[in-house]
This record gives sequence, C-alpha cells and structure tokens, in this order.
Amino acid sequence: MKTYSISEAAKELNLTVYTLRYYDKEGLMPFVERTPSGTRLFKESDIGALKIIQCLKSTGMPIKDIKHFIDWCSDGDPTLQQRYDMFMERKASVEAQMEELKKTMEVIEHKCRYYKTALDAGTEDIYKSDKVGSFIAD
Amino acid sequence: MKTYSISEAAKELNLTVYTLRYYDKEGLMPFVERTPSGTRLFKESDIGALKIIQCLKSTGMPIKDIKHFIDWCSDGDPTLQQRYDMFMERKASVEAQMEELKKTMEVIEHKCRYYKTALDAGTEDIYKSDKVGSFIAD
DNA sequence: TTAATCCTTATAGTTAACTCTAGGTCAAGT
DNA sequence: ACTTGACCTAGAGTTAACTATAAGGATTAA
Repeated sequence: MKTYSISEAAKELNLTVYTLRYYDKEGLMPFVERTPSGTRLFKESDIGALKIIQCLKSTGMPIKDIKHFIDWCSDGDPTLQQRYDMFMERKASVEAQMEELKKTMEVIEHKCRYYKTALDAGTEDIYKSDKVGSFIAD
Repeated sequence: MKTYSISEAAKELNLTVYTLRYYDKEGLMPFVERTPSGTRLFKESDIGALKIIQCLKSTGMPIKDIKHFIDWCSDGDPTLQQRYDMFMERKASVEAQMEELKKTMEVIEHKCRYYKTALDAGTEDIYKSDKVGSFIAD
C-alpha cells in the first residue's frame, strides 16, 4: 500500500509541511501512523481524511470544531448522531453562504456596470445630480 | 439631512463601534465628517459607502486592499480604470468562490447521506469491507 | 451643577491560523 | 566515516481583524 511522506502529502493537499504539522499538533490527524523513528507515514485514506478536513475548513469551520468531529470519529458509533447533526448544520451554513455570496455578486455586478458606464463617459460626474461628495454608495 | 452617531451607524451596519473606529483608523472612511468637537457624523451616503465596504469584505478582500479602493475614489476620474478592473477581479473571485462552495456542498451532502444511512443501520460498520481504521474519507 | 451617557484618542490585548527557527535525529549515498 | 537532506519537536514570531481599556472631553436631563 502506497504511503506519503509529509512533504508528499503537503504537495498532494496544496498545504505546507508546517500546516500539516500544525494540524497534527491540534489533534486533527490522530490516525496518521509513524515509523519506529517517529516519521509520519500518510496512507491514501489519511489523504482522503485530510481532504474532508479541508472541506470542513472551507465551510468556515474553525479547527477546534473540526477536532471535535475527529474525536467523534475515534469514538465510533455512539457519536453517529452528533456527526450527522454536524454535517446537517454545515449544509445549512453553506446554503446561507451561497445566498450571501449571491447578494454580494449582485452588488459587484452593479459596480462593474457602473464603472463600465463611467469609463465610457470618461468621468464619474454623469452620476452627479447636485450633491457633492463620494460616489462610493452609488 | 439625517445623520447617525457612531453607535447608531454601528447598529445600522451590524458592526460594533470598535470596528467602525478601527476602519476609520485604517483609512476606510475619510469621507465621514466630524462635529467641531470631533464627534463623527455619519451621513446616509456614508452608511451606503460602508455597505459597499462590507460587500468587498465579504468577497474576502483584505482591509488594506479596500483602502486602496477608497483612495482611488478620493482621487477621482483618473482611477476609474483601476476601480473597474478591481470590481471585475472581485467578480471573478466571487464566481470562483461559488464554484468552490458548490463542490464543498456536494461533499457535505454526501456525508449527510452517509451518516443518515449509518444512523438508520445503527452502526458505521456497514461501510466496512475488510479494512480497519477510520471512515473519515468515506 | 452634577450625573449620566455619549463621544474622543492612544494603546494594549486577543484570537485564529499559520509560519518559521533552532537544535536534533535518522537513512542513504560517496 | 561522513555528508546531505528530509524528517522530528518545542517554542517563538507573524498577521489580520478585531476587541477592550484607560483617561478624558462634550452634551443633555433633573
């Protein structure tokens, strides 16, 4: 079975070795085994687990909370409900983030149009009525 | 014309007064005027500008970069191109984030199904073939 | 006029998530 | 045997974005 050194794992996951060791120190990778001399040996499934960790991170989950999940995984079946609840909550959070991002996108697109028009006109003054001051809010 | 005190502005924007003063210190609100005694007076348009700042923040833009944008706004028409480019770049970034979030969502939904099934079965062992170890990657 | 409740600045502290350094171990190649 | 390079730990340093404190000034209501 193929294994990865920490630098190979880092490359595979687009992380630095510092980050991986930091995650280990934070208890995110209790499953990674060591050689007799202490060198970490990443299995294929460890890489997969770290991808799940990255997925959770990308939902905005802090490392401390991810550690809870990892602990629950070690505890086995008695924590199935917690883990299910956690992923359902993550789902809701990601849905909310998508909504938020959609609204953000609308504002950004409005601004793109705004500046396109101003650029064509050569000036922002086309938006001026009588007020003086910044146009940031327009 | 209605104005807001810093605490009113904070309430309106769902920020703390600390955060607003911090933004001011970082040069994000050069447009906010003061009373003769130094108290900040937020105009309606200032609230609007801060909403744009919040929008940029929600795209993941760091405060230093937002400050550049604010500076460009003060510089007027000569920076129209930069500002247009910036918003186009933000647009691309938000699009990428949406894509990323979609992929994240797929993994999360897979996990929801996984744990629903395990929960119904009462154990995670249904996913075991012959390997021993964590199921995190499954 | 005095107390409360704002506001101000300057500066220090906090938190999360890295990021790096120092000093040491270990295995492979010359 | 020795050097090289990748690994290790412990712990210090960094960065962004707040968050809070201290000391004091201004405005309002009784």
